[in-house]
Amino acid sequence: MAKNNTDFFQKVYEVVRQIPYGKVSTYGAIAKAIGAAKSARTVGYAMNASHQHEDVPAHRVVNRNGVLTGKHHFPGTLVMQQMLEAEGIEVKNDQIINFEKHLWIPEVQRD
DNA sequence: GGAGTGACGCGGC
DNA sequence: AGCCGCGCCACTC
Repeated sequence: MAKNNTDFFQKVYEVVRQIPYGKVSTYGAIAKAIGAAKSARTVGYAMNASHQHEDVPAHRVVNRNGVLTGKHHFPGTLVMQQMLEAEGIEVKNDQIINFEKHLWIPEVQRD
């Protein structure tokens, strides 16, 4: 069945890695993409370990409200925001402007 | 091995 | 339309 928790993390990284430049995604969208719509919370948890991965743009992942909820976990408080702005995404008060316009929904990952 | 926690989401009030 | 509370899943103590 290959339903090991390790695979879950791997899937999360795969999806996040597919986020194109200048785009952002949500935990819920990623969770759904990997077939675990109810595990949005766990997706965020996986992002913690994503720090040991360099191909995982965790800064492009925000909550469904378009708020940089995970910015506190970055080495700098404004690092996440700066990275998004560098990609052409406007961020105001830890929230992405025109979030829907920058929102990118990943395709469902199937085994 | 039970209980708590967390980078979330949604329904109810 | 904003605030509160519950659910869900993986992980740690």
